[in-house]
Amino acid sequence: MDAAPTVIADRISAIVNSMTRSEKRIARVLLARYPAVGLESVTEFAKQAEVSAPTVLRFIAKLGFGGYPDFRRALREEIDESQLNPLTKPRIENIDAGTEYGNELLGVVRSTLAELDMGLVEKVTELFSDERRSINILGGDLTTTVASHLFFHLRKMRRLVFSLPATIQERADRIVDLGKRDIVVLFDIRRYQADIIKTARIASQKGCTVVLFTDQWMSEASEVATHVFRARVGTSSPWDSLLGLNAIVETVALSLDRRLWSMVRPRLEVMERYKVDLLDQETTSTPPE
Amino acid sequence: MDAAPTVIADRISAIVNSMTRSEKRIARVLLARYPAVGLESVTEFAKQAEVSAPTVLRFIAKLGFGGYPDFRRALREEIDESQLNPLTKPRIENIDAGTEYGNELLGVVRSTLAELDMGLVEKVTELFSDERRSINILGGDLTTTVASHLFFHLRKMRRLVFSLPATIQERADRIVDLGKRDIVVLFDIRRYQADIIKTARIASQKGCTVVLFTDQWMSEASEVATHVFRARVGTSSPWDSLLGLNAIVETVALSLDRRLWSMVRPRLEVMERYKVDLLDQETTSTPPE
DNA sequence: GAATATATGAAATTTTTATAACATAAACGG
DNA sequence: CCGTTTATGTTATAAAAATTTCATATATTC
Repeated sequence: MDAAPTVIADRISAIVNSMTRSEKRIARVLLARYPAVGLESVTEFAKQAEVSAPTVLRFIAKLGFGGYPDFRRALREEIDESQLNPLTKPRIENIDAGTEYGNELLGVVRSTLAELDMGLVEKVTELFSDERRSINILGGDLTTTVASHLFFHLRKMRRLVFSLPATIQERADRIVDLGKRDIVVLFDIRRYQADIIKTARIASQKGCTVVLFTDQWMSEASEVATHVFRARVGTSSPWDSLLGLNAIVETVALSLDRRLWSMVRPRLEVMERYKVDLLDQETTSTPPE
Repeated sequence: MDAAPTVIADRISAIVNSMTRSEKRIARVLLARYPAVGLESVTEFAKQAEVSAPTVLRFIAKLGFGGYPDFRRALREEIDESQLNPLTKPRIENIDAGTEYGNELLGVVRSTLAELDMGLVEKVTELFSDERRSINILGGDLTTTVASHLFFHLRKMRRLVFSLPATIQERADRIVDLGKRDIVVLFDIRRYQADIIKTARIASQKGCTVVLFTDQWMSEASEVATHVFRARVGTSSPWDSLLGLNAIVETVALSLDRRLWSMVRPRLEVMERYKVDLLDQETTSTPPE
């Protein structure tokens, strides 16, 4: 009967939307510190979720447990099992009628990653690791969000990361200073943008290393690009999906993070400190009465 | 200070040779089913080790704990740390880790979509279809790119779509004008941002409809949100993945596109015409020789 | 092989925890 | 807005768990 080795957390996740206010609180606290909070006493659990103990009890009763001890026993069993096969649990996915498009999106990610050349990822990682080179990122109309995502990650890991302006005028002002040392990263998928292709040409002419993220049909910019990543973007809908591009970006970011970890970690810590300082200043800036 | 994250199991292993017969039994049972047995009651623990409860108590007292509850608390803390602290996440430095990570990303998308409540998508589509309501979008530090992605799509399909400013001051200026008619869309995943949670609270108080995109652990903003989408974000890497969130955004966008199709198509055509006009103007603006 | 020290367990006691019963508040449908 | 249903919290009670006490067993030393 209970063939599916359902993790309690998943069961909760699945029904969280049909929960009452307090129940959601309980679910949130439990999922956030799963499964540890569940192993505390009801009273403690309830306190953390800012509800009363009986509410927690009713919550776990709804999940089908015979009582709080029963619930804890189940959690302990999960811990036991997870020891034997860590994280390798097969996830049996529940198929919903409306997830046809979901399967398409999944397909976009799957084929993009399957076709992804890890050697290229390595090479670009190598390239991005060189902190003497500047990295200049530019996305198109639709892809600007993915470009920002890459920008965000690179920015956290190293210096000299910039985003090229979207307006032609400002961009021209910036391109003029680019040279052999500099890297230009472009995003261009169908409904290819002339200005991006031209930017690629100019950058290439000036000796920049050009990295292009495009779709399977490849923007014209690929003619001059040094490195080209291709993602699947097509779905049955009129809108292209950015999931594939995003997947590549995250893979590259992770690869870079692995390589630069020893430098990135201290950098992040310092950033964190500055952030706290900046926030502090904000609160103390009020003049005394 | 507590630089070494002393695992209790290791401490026990280290001194197992200087133990009495019963103590060794206890140690053996505990290590075999670590840490689950320790989370049962003393009586149960004792029974499994085939010793008496007081013997177990003396055992854990020798380990330096103030009592059995104290011991269990320590075990729970270990569970918390091992699962949630991003810095403790196992870092697999494998060469072929790229593919492995790809599978993880795929998993993020799959489980996000599997857990996606299509009824909720419907409801939010309905909500977004009402052109009398304004839509105000705000993302967090990391999620701002996904927020932009949603912004892009909604912008194409309807009027009254805005993005809320990132700076507190400007945002306050904007929030003051929001009311019952308005929709506030927020993105907040772990390392939850206080300013976003507060924005949610204020918006809710002002009678806005609040749509939240968060992770499986759910930002506190979920307490006041009208609709909550939850995505998977966790991977084995120290960085969270946005693919799940993106998948939800694209699904919502498509759903909206289907519903508003008859209005969206002409709108897009007009936009296209204006775009061409604007570009024309740009090229002809050069004064003749 | 006693005398002593140490380890262990059974039973009693104290404390904590889980739950039931009731009261109040919030949400809902007309 | 009303009455009704549902959700939540408070208080009281039962159950259980943890701990202490003390008796008994086992090992250790001379």
